[in-house]
Amino acid sequence: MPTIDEIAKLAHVSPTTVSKVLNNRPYVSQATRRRVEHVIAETGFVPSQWARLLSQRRSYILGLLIPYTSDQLFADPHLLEVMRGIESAANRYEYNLLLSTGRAPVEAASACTRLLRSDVIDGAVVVETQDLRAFAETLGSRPAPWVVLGYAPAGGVPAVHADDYGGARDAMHYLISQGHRRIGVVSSTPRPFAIDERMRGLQDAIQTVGLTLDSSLVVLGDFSTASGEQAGHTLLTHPNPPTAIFALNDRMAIGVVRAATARGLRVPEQLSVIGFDDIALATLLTPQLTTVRQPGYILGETTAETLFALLDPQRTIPSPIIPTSLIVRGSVQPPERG
Amino acid sequence: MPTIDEIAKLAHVSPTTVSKVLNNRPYVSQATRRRVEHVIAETGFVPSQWARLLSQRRSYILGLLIPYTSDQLFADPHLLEVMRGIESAANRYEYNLLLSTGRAPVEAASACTRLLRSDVIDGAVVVETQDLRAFAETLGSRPAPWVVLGYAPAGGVPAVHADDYGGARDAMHYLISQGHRRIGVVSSTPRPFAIDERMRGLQDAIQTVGLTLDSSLVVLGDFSTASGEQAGHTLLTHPNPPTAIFALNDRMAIGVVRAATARGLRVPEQLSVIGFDDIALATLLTPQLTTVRQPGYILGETTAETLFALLDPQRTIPSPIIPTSLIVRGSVQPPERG
DNA sequence: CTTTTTTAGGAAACCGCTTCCCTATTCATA
DNA sequence: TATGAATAGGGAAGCGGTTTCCTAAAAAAG
Repeated sequence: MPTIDEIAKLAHVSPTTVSKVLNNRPYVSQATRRRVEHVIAETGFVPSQWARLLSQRRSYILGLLIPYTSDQLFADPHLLEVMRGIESAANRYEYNLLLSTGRAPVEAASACTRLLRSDVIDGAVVVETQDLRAFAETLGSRPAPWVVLGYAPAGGVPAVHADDYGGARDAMHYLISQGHRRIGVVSSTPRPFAIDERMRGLQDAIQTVGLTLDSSLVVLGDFSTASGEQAGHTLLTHPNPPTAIFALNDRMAIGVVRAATARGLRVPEQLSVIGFDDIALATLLTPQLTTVRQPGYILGETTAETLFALLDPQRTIPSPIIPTSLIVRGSVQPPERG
Repeated sequence: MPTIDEIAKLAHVSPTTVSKVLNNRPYVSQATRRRVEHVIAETGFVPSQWARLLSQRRSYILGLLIPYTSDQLFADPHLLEVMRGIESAANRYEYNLLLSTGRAPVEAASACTRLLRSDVIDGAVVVETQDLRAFAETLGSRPAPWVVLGYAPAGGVPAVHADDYGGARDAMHYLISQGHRRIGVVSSTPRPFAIDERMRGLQDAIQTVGLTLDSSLVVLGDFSTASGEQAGHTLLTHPNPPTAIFALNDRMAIGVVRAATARGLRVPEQLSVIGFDDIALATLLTPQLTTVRQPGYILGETTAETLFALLDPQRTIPSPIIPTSLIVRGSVQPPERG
């Protein structure tokens, strides 16, 4: 690969002039410009990014820091949908995406820190984790700008997230309005902030109708379908089982449906199930899953837009809370008399 | 962010010595090393990657060039599985992944070319496309090493792909062994090399039993579930409809099942369906989909390993053809008499 | 026709780090 | 104790661009 100096020599000009041509700057005559462009085309010269960035201080690379193992990441349709949104926005701004997942879960944070403090990326979208607060503190002075996808650990860091509280509240209201009174909940541990919010939302919904959440009907999973299935079995063997189950994400909801089916219960006739996220799979099941839609694509897009607003203060920061909506399909109906 | 010179000044040494400390090189006394390390920790100094790479000529970044729009990419579970494999291998070698999808489909190739000729990435995995041959030619001299995921357009470029021919042949053999004689095929257009191979495989299977493929039973889709559904309707309205349908990927197979269900046909009793890929969704349907397993994760891993072998000639290049296997589940059974 | 402004182009410093090469010690060996 | 080798450390030249500043010629203004 030739260097700018060689191009300069071939075109009988100085490197300065070649640089001007490369960057479309004025004070180069038509003739000279054409000559230089010709040599560039001839040799297939592509200027070194590293060298260019060393002086320009912009890499046009965005970090996407996901403190999960790649297995976890690719198993989560919602997160993939978010990535799609981010990728799409990045493309719009001619940015490339550098994917950084955790090698080992432990190392993840330190790898992210390194990247954010280095100058490889211009900024980053960081997916919320447990120890985001500790993470924020280790960042120290003057890291690249970053935006949290989820809930911010502390003031000062912008964050974008869905209206988890409202979504869960609406879902619960819906179940109650359908006549359900014994409602099981599949929550999760470890418990990201979003799950806290959903719990808060559904509890508030219950309390406004004067009921209270039976804590023996709250079971914990880990977001996976398998854990949802297990949770389903646990709830359905309860001495006084629920007539409806609210799983705090769709994958676990699917697990619950499977558990019910395995036990010979029909959904929604004998058990209503409602999820959260609205992943594509939700429409492919029979019955189709009633769920709370959390628009991953828009979430990702908005997060990226927020980051770009940070990079270029002329742009306006979008609103950080993405509305959710209840999607009524076929997995909920009023309970059978009993 | 401090520079190496400031660190040097603070530690009362030369930049050279700081560099030695940073890179764990010898010829630095314990005392000096400790002093420098202390200053580094104190200031939170992280060396500039750009500058470092400018002299070292390695970025530890791998390009993943996917000439699809991000929508297409994230809609394809098989490709995501491949990505998971690549990402996992990259992590093992402490490489980061730079994702480059096409902004507009047309631009894709040129963006890839730019990236491959620039020095941002050390190498790239390029997903096969239609015009890969043209692409290879525009690359010109001395691009970064690259590996094709799919079939190589020309000699010299290493490529990794599944045994599409054998997989399709086995699937067809299986249908025939179950007694099917009228077999519909959902192929695709545009037609990547892999699809050609699958067509070749299934045709050979038919010919070995002395039959021939009825070309009126070959319908084209575009890999999406929707196109599969449409193809299913087309085939099932055929005056002499098939008893089994071989869809050349799982998403289209799912579409076929849907079309059949919509027309009141039961799968597999009245129509057998077989797919290709074995995506996760295949087990979640009822009936579970019989299909040809193409191990995406291993495919991705192997592709990445091939690239690393190119980057470091000491490593051995893995075998480029990944075996497929027939996964018998519930969507195929012998045809009904009559 | 002179003076000022604009245009075209180049020399050299710089971005931040690595590396080659040189010097001064210190240590092991004869 | 003299000699050679190994160790510790630093100066300066890159890496491949961009940018600042400068000069000379051409164009515009007086």
